[in-house]
Amino acid sequence: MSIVAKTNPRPADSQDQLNLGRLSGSLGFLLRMAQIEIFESYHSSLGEYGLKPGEFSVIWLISLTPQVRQGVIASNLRIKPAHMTKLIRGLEQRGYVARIIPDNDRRSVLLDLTEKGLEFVANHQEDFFAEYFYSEDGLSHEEILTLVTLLQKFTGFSAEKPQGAA
Amino acid sequence: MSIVAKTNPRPADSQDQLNLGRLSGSLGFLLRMAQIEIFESYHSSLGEYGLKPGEFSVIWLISLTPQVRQGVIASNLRIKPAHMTKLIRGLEQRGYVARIIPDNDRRSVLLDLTEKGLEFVANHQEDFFAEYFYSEDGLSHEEILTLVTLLQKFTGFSAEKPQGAA
DNA sequence: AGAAAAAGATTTACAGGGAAACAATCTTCT
DNA sequence: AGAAGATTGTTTCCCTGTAAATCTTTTTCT
Repeated sequence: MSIVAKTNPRPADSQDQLNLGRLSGSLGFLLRMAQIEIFESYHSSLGEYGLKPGEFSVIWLISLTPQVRQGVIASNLRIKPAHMTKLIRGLEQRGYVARIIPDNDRRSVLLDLTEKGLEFVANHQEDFFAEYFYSEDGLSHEEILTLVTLLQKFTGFSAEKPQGAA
Repeated sequence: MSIVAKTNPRPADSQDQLNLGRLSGSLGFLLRMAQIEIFESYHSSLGEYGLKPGEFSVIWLISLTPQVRQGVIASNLRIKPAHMTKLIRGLEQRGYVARIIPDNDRRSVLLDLTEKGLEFVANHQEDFFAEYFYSEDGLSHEEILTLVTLLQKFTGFSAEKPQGAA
């Protein structure tokens, strides 16, 4: 608090930045802040495409594994089944994915990309992944790689092709 | 689940783990997965206290800076004003915080902890921060420190006491 | 085969959080 | 002093995501 006007008890520059104490070293808190940051930068540059990060992740996985079961995608992306139903329905209504009920097991739903879905992935994957990689927040490319590696280890997502169950 | 019946076309151990391709190197995706991870471990051990992470962060800040204005906390924690109103009301109704309308500026709302709030912070801060710090997910303590440091840099929250505006 | 249990997805009912409009108060300018 | 504009919170409405219950289909057990 440098200069304080006599009528204004709170100059808006002095108290605006609080001391967070130990909170600023809290992993959970920092993860949340980082996600907000990414989310904002995502929206400012990719919102126009009309697909949210979770939705893009889903069609991305379908492009890698066509005819994949909806529940398998849900568990891999940690999307709850109820939410998955709505998300897929939205993608279907907008014409990105097709739902297939196999004779094999008529409880399940297999997913495929439509032409529009395939096109979208082909045209925009670079944008989506580029958006995820870069930030203007002062991290060097090397630091970002370290960050990604640590997060992979923390979350159990290795970059390697996953092995079957033990 | 090691034995697979011959009639089952999808052993649930084979296709359950998908190849995520480039997605597993995406910062935004990994941040989301990490947050889900933390969130779950938080709930399993601290849910009983009845305060969610955001709520604890708020009363933590009030304990560090009594009589702080509600909007200042909101901007520091990146909580949207609308949500802040609800959050504070909840804390007030449960008896953790007291709202004060200063004669000074009757638009604003200053926040203080009640006795119950002070007690809660005193009794449970170790649990909350411990929960945030440690993980059973295979990261060494040193790796967690690196992760925290990188996230601080990424989000702009340094551990240092913040300086006033430039 | 037929009953019981399990698996997969959906529906419903609700909490969390956000954008935009609104209300109240304060500041500034004439 | 009084009007115009800025600031601070709140309210309203909506959208995302979750939990719990339900429905359908498949598997298992006798």
